Amino acid sequence: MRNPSFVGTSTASKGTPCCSKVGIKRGPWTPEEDELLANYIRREGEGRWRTLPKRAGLLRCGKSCRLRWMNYLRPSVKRGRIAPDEEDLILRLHRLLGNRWSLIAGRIPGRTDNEIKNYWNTHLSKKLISQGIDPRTHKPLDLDPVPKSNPNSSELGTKTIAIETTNTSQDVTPTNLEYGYQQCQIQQVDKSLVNWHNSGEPSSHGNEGHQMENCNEDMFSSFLDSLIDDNLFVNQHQGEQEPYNLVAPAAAAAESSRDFSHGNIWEVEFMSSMAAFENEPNSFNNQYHYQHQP
DNA sequence: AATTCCGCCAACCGCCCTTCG
DNA sequence: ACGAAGGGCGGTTGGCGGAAT
Repeated sequence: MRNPSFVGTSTASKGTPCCSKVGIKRGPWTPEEDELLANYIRREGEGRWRTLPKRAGLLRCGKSCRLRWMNYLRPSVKRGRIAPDEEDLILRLHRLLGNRWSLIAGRIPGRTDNEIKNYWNTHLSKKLISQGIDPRTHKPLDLDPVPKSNPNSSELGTKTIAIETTNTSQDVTPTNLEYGYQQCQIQQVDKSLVNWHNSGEPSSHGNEGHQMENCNEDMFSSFLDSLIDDNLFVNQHQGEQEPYNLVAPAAAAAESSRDFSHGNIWEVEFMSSMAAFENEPNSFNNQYHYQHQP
């Protein structure tokens, strides 16, 4: 919380315009301001944030108004303590998505990205550390030395999977290793939904963009649901060794529905033991069984 | 009772991406 | 094709309030 203040002169030479205007109020919102903002949005709807303050009679920048609405005033915002089941879900989602707070929040009704971010930083990360778990990788702290050059990759390499909407998963030419993944995954992940390529050559196949048109949030939700399957979580917390760990910022996995609708490629990055896969490809099947949900 | 410490969290900052003219 | 505006996101800040000394 900050003391109320006004921006008396143009501040940051490089600041965003709406925040550097002279006469803009900052700091905590008063009940009167809340009411002005809430009434205006109920009347006129969300959007056009930059011009909203003037129209609503507020001496705030548009960003501040949006933040206040999104994180506090919105009727759907749930107040109060994070319940144990919500905490559990946050842990799972963070393990999958990394610090993609908005994505995580999108899967937890009534909670905002800011709230989840705060809760993570003040509670969950410390909790994991106290349990000897690296809150960033979700792996044991002392058993998981992270290379400086690429903290998200194992020595054996990182596999990236691009999720696309395509009716023909086989239209990407796989390397030998990819072929192995593909054979597993095509059976695991909905056949019409996923294929992959090397992280080293993103979007290099030239046929992804238009295929995204068929993709929708439900598909992605189902996929994400499958990734937070109980088994993954339980295995991880029981300290069982997973040949293939789904890690942050795997995130990839994860992209917002907004992005999804615009034709980006999602990359699900699997921190994986390539050798383990080549020796025991079936274990991959078992680890990431995918069920397309209705 | 006074002071210091520290956790919490609302709010801000700066960057990035998308849209639009 | 390009630049500006709008909007969204993750990281960080800093004031409040309770706990500890």
